[in-house]
Amino acid sequence: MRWSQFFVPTLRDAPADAEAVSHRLLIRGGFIRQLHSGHYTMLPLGWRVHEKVADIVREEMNAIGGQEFHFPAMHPKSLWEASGRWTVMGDEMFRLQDRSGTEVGLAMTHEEAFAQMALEVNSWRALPQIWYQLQWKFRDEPRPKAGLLRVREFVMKDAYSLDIDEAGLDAAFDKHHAAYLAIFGRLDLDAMPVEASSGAMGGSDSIEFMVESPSGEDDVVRCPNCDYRANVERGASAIPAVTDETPPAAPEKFPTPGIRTIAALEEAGAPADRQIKTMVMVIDGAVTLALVRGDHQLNMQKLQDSTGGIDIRPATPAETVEHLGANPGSLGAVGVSDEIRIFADTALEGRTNMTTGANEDDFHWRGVDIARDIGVTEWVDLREVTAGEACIQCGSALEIVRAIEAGHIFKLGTQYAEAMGAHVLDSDGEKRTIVMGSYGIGIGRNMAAVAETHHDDKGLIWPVSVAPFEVCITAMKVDDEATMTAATGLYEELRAAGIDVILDDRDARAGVKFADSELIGIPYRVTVGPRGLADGRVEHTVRATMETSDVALDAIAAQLIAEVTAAR
RNA sequence: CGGGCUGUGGCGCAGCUUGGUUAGCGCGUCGGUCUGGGGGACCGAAGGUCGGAGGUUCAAAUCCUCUCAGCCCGACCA
Repeated sequence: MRWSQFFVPTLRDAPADAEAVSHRLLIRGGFIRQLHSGHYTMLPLGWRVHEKVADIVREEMNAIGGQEFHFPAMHPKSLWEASGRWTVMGDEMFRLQDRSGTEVGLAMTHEEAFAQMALEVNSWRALPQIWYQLQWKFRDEPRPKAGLLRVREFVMKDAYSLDIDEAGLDAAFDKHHAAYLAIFGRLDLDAMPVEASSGAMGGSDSIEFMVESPSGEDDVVRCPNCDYRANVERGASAIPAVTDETPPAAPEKFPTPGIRTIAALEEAGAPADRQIKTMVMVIDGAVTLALVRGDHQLNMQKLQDSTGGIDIRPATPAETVEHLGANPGSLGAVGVSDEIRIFADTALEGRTNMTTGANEDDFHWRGVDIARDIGVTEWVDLREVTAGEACIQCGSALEIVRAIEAGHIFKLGTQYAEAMGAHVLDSDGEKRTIVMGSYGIGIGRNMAAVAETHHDDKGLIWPVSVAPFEVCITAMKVDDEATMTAATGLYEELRAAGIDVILDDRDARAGVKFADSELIGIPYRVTVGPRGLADGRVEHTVRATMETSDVALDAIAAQLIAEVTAAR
């Protein structure tokens, strides 16, 4: 490719509304442009990177025996009704009607479609299978952000494993785990596998692959001394036990005028770790209480996972007053109606002589023995881990880091196969439901994750594996015959050797050409100009280090071919 | 959906508080001359319904109302 004919609209300044590094650099470098919030155009440069990422994913999927499909993106309502997710997905799913009024949805993921295809697998002899596709996914995200990191339409590689039993699923899961590490290795992404929640997809043994980045949207609990890693929506920590004093025979109500917060109550003499924080939530329409220790934070995802709820939100002030009789600040779970379910965090288990709201404005209870005074429906893990708490494996102080979810694998079990009726006969002639796993990687998001972690103040620094071009030949003087003869000759030689090379033949000043090649992050640059050619030399620059060295013109091609090939 | 903010040539911004003739500046773009190894200089040029609609006024980028879009922070996900 000759730069003079290649469409690369680079910008000197990034748009003011782009904040994430990858967003700014991908826009500035002419890789992407926004068409609409959450919808990006891939320009030629961006699409080259995107497709290189996609090809790496393909190669690693094929390496574990994956077979590539291509499913439709538009699905009939009935398919999603069969699994119950037509309702579950709520506003997240784009829906429309065709001209005859038939309701259809744009697929957010393809469990149903693949499970339906599995109807045609009839014998145990056909199993196991690993099926995958690279397909556009549509999600009506409430809030697209950070360029390619969170968008409403994106290419995802989604894979599904089909097995006869759990042992088969475990093996498929492990294969994917290994394949994902191979993929991230080739993308030069330091992706850590972490325990996670499987969310709306359903399933178990959920593992997310997380890339540490300030532009990430997840918080990961990480132990600096052992291998414990978990998403905060799943992570646990060890906390010191609290010794309680013997409580009175019955809780005592006492006036607390004007006291509305844990902190205020603490000043009034009740340490936060001796308080019960009562959160009023509405889960699938039912008012529910979530209890955590006063100094602890409720994690909503944990509450959702442990209650099995789908739609979950804090109660409105009106709902709170209606069901508990008091306003936030004086709420508690002592003596509430049996109708209201109470989920209590395990850190509260066995605690006594606690202080909590009395469901009467300006009054609290003290001397509360949870086992005696509160009708806990279920003890569950609701507490969000905070930095510095002890690792449950080794006791070291945990850290919490921001991270991008680059991939996610989890075991679906028989849920979708059951819903679609995907069965096989085993070797004994018994009907068995196919056991499935689901494995996703967002291509554009990974491209952004690489950008997010591979840049300097000059611009991007693509790994050779996904660089839009592997080599940039910068011709210093386009009207100098010797320069152009040498540059073009090298260009043709590299092309013939299968190197992705771009020849910067623009009639522009040196500074412009250098700056552009650094901005778009081509790993190797060869500077060809009259100055060096005078004694048969060109300059070789490595983008990552900016190390520059003189190389003989007749040796440069071989050197580059060797370097690029080794780095691919 | 709740909270905060922003819409003025391709990009970055000023002008708006206190309405007033041809709406400015930098970068970029086009033509030209000189240049030519780190975003060069000079001359000339193109390019704007001031997000949209309505209103107030002799007069609106500027004031008022509504609306649309985008960004950031929270609840969701590859």
